[in-house]
Amino acid sequence: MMTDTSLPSFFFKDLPSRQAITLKAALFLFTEKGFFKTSVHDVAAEAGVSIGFIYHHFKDKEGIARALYNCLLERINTLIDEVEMKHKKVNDRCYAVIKTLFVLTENEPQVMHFIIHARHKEFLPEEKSICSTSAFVRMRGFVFLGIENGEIRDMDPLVAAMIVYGGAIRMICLRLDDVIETPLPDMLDSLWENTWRGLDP
Amino acid sequence: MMTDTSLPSFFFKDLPSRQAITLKAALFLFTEKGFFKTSVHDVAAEAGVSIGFIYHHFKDKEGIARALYNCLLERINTLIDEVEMKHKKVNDRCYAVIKTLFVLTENEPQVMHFIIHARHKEFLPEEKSICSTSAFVRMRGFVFLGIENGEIRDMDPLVAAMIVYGGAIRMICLRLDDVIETPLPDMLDSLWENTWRGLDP
DNA sequence: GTCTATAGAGAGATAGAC
DNA sequence: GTCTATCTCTCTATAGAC
Repeated sequence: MMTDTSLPSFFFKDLPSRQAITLKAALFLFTEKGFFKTSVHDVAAEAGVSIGFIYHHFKDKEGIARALYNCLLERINTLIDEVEMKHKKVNDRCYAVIKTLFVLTENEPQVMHFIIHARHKEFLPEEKSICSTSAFVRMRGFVFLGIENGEIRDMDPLVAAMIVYGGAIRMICLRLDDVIETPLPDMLDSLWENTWRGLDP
Repeated sequence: MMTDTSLPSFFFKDLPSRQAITLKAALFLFTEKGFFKTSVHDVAAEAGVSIGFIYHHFKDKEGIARALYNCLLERINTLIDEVEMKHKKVNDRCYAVIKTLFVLTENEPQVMHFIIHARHKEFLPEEKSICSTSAFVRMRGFVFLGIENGEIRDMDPLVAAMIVYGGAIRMICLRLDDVIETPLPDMLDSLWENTWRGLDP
């Protein structure tokens, strides 16, 4: 059974098509069954390529996950770039980041699952923790800036960052686990209004 | 090398000692190396028991994780019981729950890691998601009650629950990943003061 | 109940043809 | 670059003695 090639094509558009298809299949299987319960044979079968193809291009099983991880993180970074360019006020930036993540959760749950929910340290021990990743560091940076320039009440910057994004990330996790049944964008304004009330100077 | 038997003894006190030691060793290895990179032989060696002992008492490898999971969740439930009995105001209850989790994170990081951070669905597919678990449902229940009786501003109850616990859970994750270097209890009051500001009617 | 020895299967990785 | 066939090893689980 071949993976639907129309799925997250945006995320792999820089890669040769068969490698992109391979990563799509890996994303599907890794989020569905988990990294350790997915064999390289499974990925090959799902993608419709050979074992040899995979080992030639990705070196080993971890290489597939690594390529996938970097690819998706880079795209997330691009999305944050856009938010940063488009919005200057800290309130607007944080809101836009969360909105972007919420929309992504609805449209590409597998991407979000792999990025936010998977325990990378187990199968990518040498990669940086997802929280130390450029995208997440920059997200926290928006909050730090807000405290410096007085847009956010004076408080421990790290605490502020947790308040800003904690609720949203929690909602994403619960949505991916089907605990929340409402599409996240529908809850965005309520979430943000009440979150910001705690930060408004 | 035997695991330090003094570690999370509180959590296993109902079990015969060698089974408790086995679970301790499993907790150590599962959080350190991950479930899939830990073999049953590893657990046996770490605990100083035989393979046969483990298969006799836990049935299979998943059985170890399942016993561990249920054991720890039950204890967490007991802690929530205590909070519920001791505090009646919603504000106090939520604060106390978070404090309990923060203290637990510092004192028993492995317990917290296994409970909150591990992707159980991958190795315990039939168990309920951690978020659907009794303890977490009850935690959300405290918030729902607060909205009903007016202690929390009128808003979507789920959103309120995410705001209440989202920041705290996020901090726990980052603390376990060594992104946060400050002991969590030191940040508790700052976190709670600013979180509650968003919920206070 | 507890242990050791071992069976049996599956998966990661490679060799070598094309 | 791509594929198939296969090698090798590790790990789960069990059989059977004590």
